[in-house]
Amino acid sequence: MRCSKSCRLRWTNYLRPGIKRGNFTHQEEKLIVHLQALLGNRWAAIASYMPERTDNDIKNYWNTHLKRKLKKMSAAADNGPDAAPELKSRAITPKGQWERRLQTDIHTARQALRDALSLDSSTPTRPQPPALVAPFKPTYASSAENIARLLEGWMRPGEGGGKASSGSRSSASVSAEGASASHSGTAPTPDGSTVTSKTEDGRAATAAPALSMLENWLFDDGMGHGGVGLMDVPLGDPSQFF
DNA sequence: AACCTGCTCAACCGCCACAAC
DNA sequence: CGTTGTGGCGGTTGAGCAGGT
Repeated sequence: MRCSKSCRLRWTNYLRPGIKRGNFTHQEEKLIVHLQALLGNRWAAIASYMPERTDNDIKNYWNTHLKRKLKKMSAAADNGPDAAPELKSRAITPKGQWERRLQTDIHTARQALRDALSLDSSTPTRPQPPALVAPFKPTYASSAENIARLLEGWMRPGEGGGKASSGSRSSASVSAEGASASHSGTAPTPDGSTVTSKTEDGRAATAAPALSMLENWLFDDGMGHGGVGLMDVPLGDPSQFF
């Protein structure tokens, strides 16, 4: 009564030895949020950084817990009595706007990463008009490696750290959606320094740091493992990755 | 005890890419 | 080069459960 597909699913998501089920740690939560921001809903790619977790598990956890948690946090940021001025300003903004802003922040982070990864390319560096730039499609191997570097020090020892998912086609490309959109890469850092990155016309763009509740949540003890946190890496300076 | 509601998570579905023919 | 089979993925569903009324 079972097809091969169904059996495979059962094996990979349930029977396979070495998988951990339930009880996501705070650390794992944050890693998922980070990776989701970087990779989008590419659960298989995200799961490749968490060998003990299945993509289905991570997807479920995102859909049932984290989505709601982030939503709650955004609501708290809107209404919190002792919210920071930045948050207070958000409180008077319609929720939809805040969500759009969050999306913009995520897009910005992705763009910065994309910029960083693009240095992998051996293609000529001659600048091209944005409209003529081919969609960015790095191989997963290269992107996984680079993302693993971003995650160095963030993950606990022994948690993998760049296990490339071999032969995973869907994982093979970090999405280039929105790659042609106008973009300026800025990202806040935990220490409050301003991150600068290039806009599409090559000019440097800067932005004052503004930590949201969500960002604070991501930054707090997640970086407390003595290593360099993901967000400690100035995304706007991709040259240091390589 | 019966009913309702919300949550969790394994399983299903449709789509896509690739290999074999 | 087109067709078919298969594997892998992300999105979605629904059965089962717990807690509340």
